Amino acid sequence: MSEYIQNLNPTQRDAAVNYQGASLIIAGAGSGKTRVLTCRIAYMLSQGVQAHTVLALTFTNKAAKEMRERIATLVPGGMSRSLWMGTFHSVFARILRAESDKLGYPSSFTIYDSADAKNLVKLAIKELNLSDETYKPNVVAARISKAKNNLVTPQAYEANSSLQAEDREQRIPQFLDIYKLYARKCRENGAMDFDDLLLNTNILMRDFPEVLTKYQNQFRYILVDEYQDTNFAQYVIIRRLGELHGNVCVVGDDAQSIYSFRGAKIENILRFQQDFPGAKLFKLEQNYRSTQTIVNAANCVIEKNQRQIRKKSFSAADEGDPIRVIKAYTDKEESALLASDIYTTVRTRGVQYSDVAVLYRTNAQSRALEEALRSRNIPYKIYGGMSFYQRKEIKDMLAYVRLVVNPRDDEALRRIINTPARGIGDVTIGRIAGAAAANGLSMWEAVSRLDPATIGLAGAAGNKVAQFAKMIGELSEMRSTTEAYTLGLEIATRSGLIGTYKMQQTPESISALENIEELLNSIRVYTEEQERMAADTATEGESAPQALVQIDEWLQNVALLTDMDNENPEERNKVTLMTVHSAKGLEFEYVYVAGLEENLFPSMMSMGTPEGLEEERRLFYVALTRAKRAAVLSFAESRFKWGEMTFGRPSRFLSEIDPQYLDLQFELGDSRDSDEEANSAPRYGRPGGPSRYGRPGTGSSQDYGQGGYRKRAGAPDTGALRRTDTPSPGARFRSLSARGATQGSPATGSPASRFSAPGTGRPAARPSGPPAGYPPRPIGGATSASPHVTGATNGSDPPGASSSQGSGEMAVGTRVEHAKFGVGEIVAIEEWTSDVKLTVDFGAAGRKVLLKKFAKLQIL
DNA sequence: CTTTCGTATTTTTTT
DNA sequence: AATACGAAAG
Ligand SMILES: Nc1ncnc2c1ncn2[C@@H]1O[C@H](COP(=O)(O)OP(=O)(O)OP(=O)(O)O)[C@@H](O)[C@H]1O
Repeated sequence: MSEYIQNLNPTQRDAAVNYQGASLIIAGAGSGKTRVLTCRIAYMLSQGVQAHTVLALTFTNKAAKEMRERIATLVPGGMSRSLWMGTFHSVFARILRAESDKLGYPSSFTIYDSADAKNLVKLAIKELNLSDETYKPNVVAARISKAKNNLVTPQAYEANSSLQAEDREQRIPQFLDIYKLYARKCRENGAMDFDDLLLNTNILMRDFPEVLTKYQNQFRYILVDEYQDTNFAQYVIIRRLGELHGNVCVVGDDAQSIYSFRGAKIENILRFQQDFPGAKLFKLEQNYRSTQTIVNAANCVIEKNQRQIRKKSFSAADEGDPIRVIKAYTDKEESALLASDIYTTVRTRGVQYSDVAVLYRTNAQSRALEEALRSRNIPYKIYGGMSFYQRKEIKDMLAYVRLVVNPRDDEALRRIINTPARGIGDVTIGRIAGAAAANGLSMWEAVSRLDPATIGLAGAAGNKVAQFAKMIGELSEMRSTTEAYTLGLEIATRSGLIGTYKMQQTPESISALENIEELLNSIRVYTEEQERMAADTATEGESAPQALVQIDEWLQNVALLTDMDNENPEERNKVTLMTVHSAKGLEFEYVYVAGLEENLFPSMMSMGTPEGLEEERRLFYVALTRAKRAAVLSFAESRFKWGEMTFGRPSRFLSEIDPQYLDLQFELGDSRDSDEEANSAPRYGRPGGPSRYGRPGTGSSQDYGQGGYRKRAGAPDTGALRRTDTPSPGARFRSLSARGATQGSPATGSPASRFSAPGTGRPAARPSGPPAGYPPRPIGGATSASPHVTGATNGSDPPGASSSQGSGEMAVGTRVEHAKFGVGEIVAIEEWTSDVKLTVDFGAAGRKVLLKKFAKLQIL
């Protein structure tokens, strides 16, 4: 028997080796669930199971990539390469592209992210002449998302009177109209949003039995990690694909279900044994990750939840250090204390920075931490928040590519027709949209095919539009003959994006330029990888025709990537900063959890309901159990929020840990608000409330979907928050900002398993297109090689607002402090049109060129 | 049509 | 604090 199987404990081994039939592996954190899944796949391959018949779904692309790499080391040859492995979204996006003609989509359909979706909702609301006060785009988008996650199409929605009654009750009676229009627009644009990927997969499998059969036969073995966080749409996909052979293995931990805000249902894992009768149940009880202290402390916390499957969980590792709790007066002090502590830990414990993570509840908390780390020259990397792909310049650039690839993508056109400013305003855009609608064309088709005069685009505006159309047209024609990177560079230049950013010479524009270069670089890396893989497979067979890697292919891969999926070589040995949500499934030697305050963690938004609070508790459980050797918890008594100082008290979760596991140098105050006693002893299980998880023993739950929700007052909506950042070469992903969907509305009720057929929109444009390159490769690490950037040079002087505040005292050698980069020394000064360009050496943060006007430097 | 300035609003969490 | 949006000036 292979070594990797030998290394498993008996239960784990059982779970790995018995790969026929259905299996449910349910176990606490760190018990080796993911490892079992990995070994199981490797074992299957070693027993002769064909890799391409295995479908393994993970929670993130990164997890998939790591699992694939691990398997590659366990089995011979390139077998692991043919595994179908990825997130639900990326795997089914690939399948949808292959089958797109059946649903009337082009195979190169665009994938809209949440921001694109929100814009489209906004547009739909506007076109229906509804007020965006009543119909808040965020709320509407969240409700649409919820409907889709429950497989409720607009048609099904229309047939469902209780949903519509809910809308009326919430004073959004015309919600359905928006939903319909939104869906129509997506279809006309040849685009799917995240939720459509799952919804349309379901429609495909429901309406095309032969397609369903094909995939049922192809995927003889299905494995799902983190099953407790699947939503209804994902659940139905698994049930359908697995019902023929029942070789379905799911892995999860109900105590780690933390994504209910996007429709995840713990019930999915609880009813697995009913869905797949005879499923073998494996319970893993030993935690191999953490010290006894951490495991025991985490158990204390999770015990407080009423609704759960009770599980044993013990650690045979050392007792380990007690969990330290750090108190600070302000968020700034908290960050400073953590930064010093990290520094000391790394120094004295002989560990790497990369063994350390700081976790927090909200992205907004990262800022203070960043500043503290930076000023101490502690290297860090930050995930989530405003990721690379959400930055304006990147989204603009991607919109150009999207339009070139998919001429029906009106959303992309609207985004960039006047970016950079070319004198095409709202009025003109409105006329184009009108003409497009009147002729049943997309907006780009309208501007490129219709006579400008007939649609009222005479004069200056008409010329500008014609010029724009010509540019896109030419780029579009180059597509089939031009290699992806070259075309990307061409797009970046001819669109004028590079030129305008070059012209501006502000820190922001420099940063934007770097990001665009980085994006172009990722095209190159992707291209090279594809070519290498093509060459690999070609050596076995005959000479492969040197296929041109088109930009289409890259675009399709990029749409579902997040910053976590990029392994940048420069990002090694850095402290990790991320939200607790993003940390699920990861592990670190030392974990710091910051901001353990009432109303922050647990979040204010979630405390209204027992369910919400229990989810926060699970989230805290996840946070604690990321730590292998030690955890440190911190809170601040005051914190800036919306530019205002707010005061908080220590989180109730701190007092839920048995003090024997804590190293507490002070009295832990009461978490309760004086007038809030009732909240500290929430009553569970409302009268008639059907939703209660199976008690220990029964392991089942009757209900899912329906009921159990209470309306909450003041459902919040959210908006986007963005922070511009200054350039810092090498550090690809900058901070941040939070952005988010929200719930707000009560549940959409029954996840009707019958849902209606998609309406047919415009016929598919171009049913060509290769299946997306697979396995999906994340874009590679950026080297410092800067793509040569052509474009307008800054001959002309930018209209300079006058500058120079507090002139004088700066000279070469002056020590200054920057809000982000910390302390540095000026090494060069240069006149720059109306301002002064400073080169400052910030030590670890690097050497930066800053404009005095913007840099807000403090002279020390 | 663009830029600029003032005001209102925002923060959970993410594929 | 930072952003997005709308109004008014250029
Ligand atoms: N039998 C074993 N022997 C030694 N180490 C093990 C064993 N099983 C698991 N581990 C280690 O325990 C750690 C946790 O494993 P893994 O990530 O698979 O757990 P998990 O159950 O998926 O955790 P989580 O639910 O928190 O994501 C890993 O570092 C893994 O290498």
